[in-house]
Amino acid sequence: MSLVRPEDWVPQGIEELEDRAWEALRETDRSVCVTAGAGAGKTEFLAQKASYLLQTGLCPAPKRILAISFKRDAAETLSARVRKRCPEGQARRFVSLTFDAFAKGLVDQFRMAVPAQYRPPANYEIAFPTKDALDDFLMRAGIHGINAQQLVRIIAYVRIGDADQGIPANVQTVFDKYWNDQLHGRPTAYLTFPMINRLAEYLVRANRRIHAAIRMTYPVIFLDEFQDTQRAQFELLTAAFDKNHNTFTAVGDDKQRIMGWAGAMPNGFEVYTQQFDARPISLLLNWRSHTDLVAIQHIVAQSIDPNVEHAVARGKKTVDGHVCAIWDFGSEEEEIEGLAGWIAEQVGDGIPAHELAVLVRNRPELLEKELGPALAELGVPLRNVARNVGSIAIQDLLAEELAELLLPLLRLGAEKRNPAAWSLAQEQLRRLEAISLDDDLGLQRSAARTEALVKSIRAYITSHDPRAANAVGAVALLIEEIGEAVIRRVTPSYTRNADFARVVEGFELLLSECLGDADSWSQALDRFEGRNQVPLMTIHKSKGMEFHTVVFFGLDSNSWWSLTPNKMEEMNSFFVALTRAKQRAFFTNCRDRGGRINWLESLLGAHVPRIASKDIA
DNA sequence: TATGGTAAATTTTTT
DNA sequence: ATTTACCATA
Repeated sequence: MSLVRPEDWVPQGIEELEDRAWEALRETDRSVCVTAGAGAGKTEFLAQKASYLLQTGLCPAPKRILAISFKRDAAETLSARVRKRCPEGQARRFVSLTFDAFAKGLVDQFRMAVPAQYRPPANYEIAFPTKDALDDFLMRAGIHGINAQQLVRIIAYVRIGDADQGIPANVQTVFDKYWNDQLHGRPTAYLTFPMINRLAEYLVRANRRIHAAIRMTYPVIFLDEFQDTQRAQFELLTAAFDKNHNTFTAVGDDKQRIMGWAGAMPNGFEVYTQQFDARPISLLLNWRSHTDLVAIQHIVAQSIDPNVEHAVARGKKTVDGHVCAIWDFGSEEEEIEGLAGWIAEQVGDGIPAHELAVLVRNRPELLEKELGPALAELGVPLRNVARNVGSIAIQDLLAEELAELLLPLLRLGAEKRNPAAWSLAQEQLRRLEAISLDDDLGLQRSAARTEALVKSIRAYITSHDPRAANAVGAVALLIEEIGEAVIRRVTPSYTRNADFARVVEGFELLLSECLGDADSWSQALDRFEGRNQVPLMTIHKSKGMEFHTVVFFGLDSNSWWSLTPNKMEEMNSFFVALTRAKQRAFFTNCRDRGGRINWLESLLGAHVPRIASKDIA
């Protein structure tokens, strides 16, 4: 494979890279800590830097780039982006994993190097203990004086086999008792991800051979969303890598740090820059929002960080009238009716319902119960993306490998011509059979396979009306023809029967629901994917997403009791909600529900008018 | 069984 | 800030 000289390299598949991004991309001798505000194109920047390092040979074979994300979909998106930008042989050296997958990989590979007391058997399983399970353990072990929450902290923070950490004897005892219980208390050994993290940290810290191997394999490490890193995760990184052998490219935004309550470090940015002697670089462009919206976002950004630079808007404004406002309602009924009416009107004006998001701070199911029927009456479906179908949430189901495999095939079965679905289906089948792009024979075989599959499912769909009862049949047909064993072999998380069954059940349930009120299979698949439905979700879930218009429901002191000037994290939440919008962001306030948040309104000042409910249309 | 008082949870991911 | 869960008491 021929290499490009660094000075000749140009960005792949995009028009422009801002100057600051070029700086951060070309910095390869030293770590960088890139502040990428909302809409800055974080993922694209990382994909471009990966392409640069791989295509120029600055990261030469067989060395690899390790990219670490928090969520599976983020890791997958990044990996897909690099696959699109680089030849296959180079893209293979871009390893994009979640923190947990990275740690588990180390443990599975080097399990035998763990001291016997903490060594899991090869057939261990993953546990997600509930509070009840932890309480139960404390009771059985006769441990008093600490609660489940404290136990969780101990499991996450005590380092295995590190006398220097200075753990009090009683804490060490609790730690060891818990490990013993998890490993030997039942016929199967169970590990939690915090335990796997501790094992991985031990392996890279205490074993010179493993440490050297990992350090050499990955000279370059990318870290997505550094502001969400937890202490234990950071400890794993510092144990595995150091600034003499490895360069980090950490990307994130402290202003969007909303996971502190779940254990994210309060000062990730500082810790990174210091530990890895990283050069701080802030990206300036905002590709998502237009100038007027960015100006308002800047006011909030400044209140979070007084030194923040003003972002430069690259989004084009396509709407007239207010781009940001607080809507005043009297009663809660009025609020629901007013919001539903406004949304229906927007949909009538041609804005797709899935581009109009409703965000809440918490408990989306409460609003779903009220707003759902009101919208349904006006012919607009509302989708609470956190709603469970069976025992999986809709949004998680859509990100599952099974959904990515079955949906394009169902599309091809239901629609005459769909080149996009065809290439997705092909890609999925290539993945299943581990066929590489330069294996011509394999490619031919897999194309024939796809053809045959599409024929079967098309026959099923033409002979079965779009009715709820036919969902199970269609799913069963596809799984049967592709081969359940094959599907489960390539997706590690489908190894356990219960885990696979849960995804299949969720898929069948959602599909039958969508078929239930659809005129055609094609329309049902649109419903399945959320097309033309108003998405409803918490701010936390909306992180990383963008919509034409965002309506935040409940900007009042009742719904948002903790939004006070001193609670930075809540201000960050507000900022995240505000920055999801490409065109417009509105906030509802309701007199009967709770008081106004006066300090926030005076901060936003004249830029964000209050509008009485009767004037909203 | 009803009531009253107090503490805890609320926002989430992970093979 | 409000809801829910849990415990003690009548």
